[in-house]
Amino acid sequence: MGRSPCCDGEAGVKKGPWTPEEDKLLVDYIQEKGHGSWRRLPKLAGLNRCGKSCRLRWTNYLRPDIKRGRFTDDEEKLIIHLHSLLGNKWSSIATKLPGRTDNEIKNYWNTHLRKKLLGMGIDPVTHRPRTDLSLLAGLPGLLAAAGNFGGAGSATGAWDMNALRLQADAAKFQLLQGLVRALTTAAAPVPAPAPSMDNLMALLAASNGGQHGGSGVDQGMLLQQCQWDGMNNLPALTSSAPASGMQNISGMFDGLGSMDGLSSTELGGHGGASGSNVTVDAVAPPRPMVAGDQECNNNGGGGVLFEETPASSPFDGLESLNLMDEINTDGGWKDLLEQMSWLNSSDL
DNA sequence: AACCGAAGCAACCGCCCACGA
DNA sequence: ATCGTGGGCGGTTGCTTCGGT
Repeated sequence: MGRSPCCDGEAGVKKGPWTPEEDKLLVDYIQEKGHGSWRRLPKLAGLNRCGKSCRLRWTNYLRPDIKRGRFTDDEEKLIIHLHSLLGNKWSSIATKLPGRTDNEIKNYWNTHLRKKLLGMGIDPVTHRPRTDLSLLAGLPGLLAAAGNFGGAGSATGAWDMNALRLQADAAKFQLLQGLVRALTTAAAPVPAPAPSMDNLMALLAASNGGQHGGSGVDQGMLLQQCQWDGMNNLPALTSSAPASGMQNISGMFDGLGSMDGLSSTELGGHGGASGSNVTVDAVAPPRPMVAGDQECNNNGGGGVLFEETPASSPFDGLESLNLMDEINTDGGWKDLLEQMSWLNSSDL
C-alpha cells in the first residue's frame, strides 16, 4: 500500500542540522515526559521538526547513554565479526555494542571497515577473499594484516586471526592460479612436461614461511581437493623454460615485480636462474574452463573460502587483454604488479 | 593562500513491518 | 480481511573538514 513520509504535508518543517537550542528543547522534553508519540512530540516540545527527525536526533545523538569517540580495536573486530554473521543488520549489531548506535556503526562500516576489508582483499559483503581483478591491489595489505595478526594476540581471540590467515592463503593461491593461467595462456604454445604439483605445494608452503604457522595444512588440503587440472596441463612458459616449469615461478614473479624497463615484446626475465622471457604480444585465445577449474571452484569442502564464481578466477578477463599495453600504462598493471612485492623471492 | 578532491559523518528518505481499529 | 498509523531500519545524500598540490 505504501505510506507517505511522516513529514509530508507539514509545510515549513525545518530540515538540516540541529541547533543547540533545538537539541535542548528536545532533551528537556524527553527527560521530563518521555518521547511518547514521536509524531506528536515536536508540537508538544515546541519544535518545528517532524517526529521522525526528532526520533533520529534523539536515538543517534542526544541519548544520554551514547558513547562517542573512536571505535576501539575490539569494537572494530566485533563489528566485523557480527557483520559476517548478521550482514547489514545494523540495529542488531548495535545491540552488541553498548553505547553505539546503528547509524554510527553503519557509518563507521561504510567509511572505515569496508575499505579496510577491501584493502585486505576481503569482500566486505561475503567476508571472503575477493575474486575480481582488484584483488591484486589488496593483497599486500591482506598479507601484512595476516602477518601482523600473527604477532600480538588481540583481546577478541583467535577467530579473526585464523580467518585472516586462511583468507590470505586462499587469496594467494587464487592469485597464483590466475597469474599462471594468464601467463601460460598468453605465452609460447610450446608444450612442456606437466609440472609437479609438489612444486606448487612447496611454493605455497614456502610463501607461508615465517609469517604464520598452521595454515599451510589448509592450503595443502585445498590443493589436494582441487586437483587443479590447469596445472596438470600447464604448457611451458617459454621455450627456454625449465622442464619443471613451476619451479621457477618465483623467479618469474621476481621479474614481474621489477619490470620498469620492459621492452614492448618481452617480460624481462630476472636473468640467470629463472631465465624466463615470456613473449606476451601474441595473446592466445581465452583458455576454456577446464574440468579441474570448475571442480576447484565448486569444491566447498573443508571450509574452502573461495567464492563460487563462474568466472573462476580474477584473471579470466586478463587472458584476453593485451598485457603489455596494460602493463606499460601508468596506473595500470605496472602499478599493480609493482605492488606485488610480496611475491618476490623473500616471500616465496 | 587558494583550490580541489577525498574522507567522514549527521541527517534525510523511502520502504517495510507490527499493531490496532 | 483491510486499512491507517507509528516506528524501525537500511541506503543514500549532502555538508563539513582535512590533506595534498
